[in-house]
Amino acid sequence: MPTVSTEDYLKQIRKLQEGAARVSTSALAASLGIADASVTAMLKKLAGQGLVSYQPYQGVTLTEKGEAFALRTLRRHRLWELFLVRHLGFSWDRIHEEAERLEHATSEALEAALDRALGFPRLDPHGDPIPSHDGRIEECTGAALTALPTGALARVRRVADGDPELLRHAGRLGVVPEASLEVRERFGFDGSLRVRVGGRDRFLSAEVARHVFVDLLEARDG
Amino acid sequence: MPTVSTEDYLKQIRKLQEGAARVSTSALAASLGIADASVTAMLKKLAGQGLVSYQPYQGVTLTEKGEAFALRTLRRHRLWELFLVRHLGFSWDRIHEEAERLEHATSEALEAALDRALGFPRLDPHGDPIPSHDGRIEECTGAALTALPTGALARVRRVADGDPELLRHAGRLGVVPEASLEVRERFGFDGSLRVRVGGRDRFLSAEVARHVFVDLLEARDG
DNA sequence: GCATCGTTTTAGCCTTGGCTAAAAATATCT
DNA sequence: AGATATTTTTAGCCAAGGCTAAAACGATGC
Repeated sequence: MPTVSTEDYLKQIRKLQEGAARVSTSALAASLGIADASVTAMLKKLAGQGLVSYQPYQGVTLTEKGEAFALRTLRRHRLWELFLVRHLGFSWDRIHEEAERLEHATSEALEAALDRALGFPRLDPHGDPIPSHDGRIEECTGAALTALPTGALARVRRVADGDPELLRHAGRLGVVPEASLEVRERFGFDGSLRVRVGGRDRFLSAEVARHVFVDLLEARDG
Repeated sequence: MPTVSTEDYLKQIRKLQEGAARVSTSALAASLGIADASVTAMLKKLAGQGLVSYQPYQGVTLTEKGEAFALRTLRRHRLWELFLVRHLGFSWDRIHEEAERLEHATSEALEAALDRALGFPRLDPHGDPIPSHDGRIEECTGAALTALPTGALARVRRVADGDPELLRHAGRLGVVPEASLEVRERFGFDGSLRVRVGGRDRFLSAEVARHVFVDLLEARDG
């Protein structure tokens, strides 16, 4: 069985691997908040267990086995996030750190029980896809809100997980998955937006908009 | 914050302390499945943190601080056990090992959310009392089923947590907390019983009966 | 009161997963 | 290409929690 550290490394490597083919030691170290040298040592161990393929000075990639473990952890994480919101009354900005601990304390049986209790969900509260039990995961579709033209109608699909402050803020504005919105005005100088959402006009900074992904419903030029 | 090991040690010391004033190194080691020498080393550490009072060769006792941590862990354990049964469809013989992991991954906020979702319960699925948030715990009352005279009517209060096989067996027979039963016949040679429970006559070995505690409703001699 | 026996501690070692500082490899700039 | 800058690895260290084998302690029997 993988240790907590192992699960964290694999999950993080997978995350960084999206986009880049190989993950550098320093990028991984920075994102885990661990010294570069410690990461080098750990990568050798993971390589020895066949979880990553590691070439000194060339970064790492997950092996199939490593990817399976990474997805298993991610699945447990996202099931817990949804469970905390639906069944335990947590707000979506506080679930990440809870899930971060619970994911490592979850047996196969518990994972299955969560899945069942939630009705075999496909998305977590941030709109991120929950990997299936057999390690399949949907692509994150959706356009960045920043890319929408004025007048566009769209449905929020995903608010990128990350800063709790940002999530709390977006939540208060009604910018949550499934919400419909319309781009009312774009401010070129700083990339911020005015949008119509939940019957109200709201201002979104570029910082916020960058984390919001939407499905375009109608692109009506204004 | 205490580590997983620390929580396990404190919980176990508290358990062994019921009855005996001081807990010996070897008793603790045996019940934790850890070598005596390792336990000695750990006790010194715990003493250094003010969690136990430890006199070489004289065993340990929990300090008030240590007791508080032990009860906190026990509270989380029992809240999880009940939650797993009530909200996740687990049967009571499989919850111990799950709770054993989850208790260490539970924040203050999660503990409170579980408590609320369960309606501030006082007993876990085995009938054991759940410590309150401020560290109070009810005495385990109830007479051993083995001590009941023939003809006695009683209500099951508690089935001692332990062997999953025993729990599964008791559960199948309907010997669960809140169940009413009547002692029909006692077999002196091996201490086993015939009882009426759930409209049926059941045979309970002494081994099972020893783990069942009841409130006496009526002692009618037969 | 001394020898013996069981319990407990000490001594020395291991693995995991961290750290810093220094050395080596790769990348970049002119 | 050569010097310099950046990245990565190596070397050596630490704390937590385990282990075994040997020594010390405390209790018991005679």
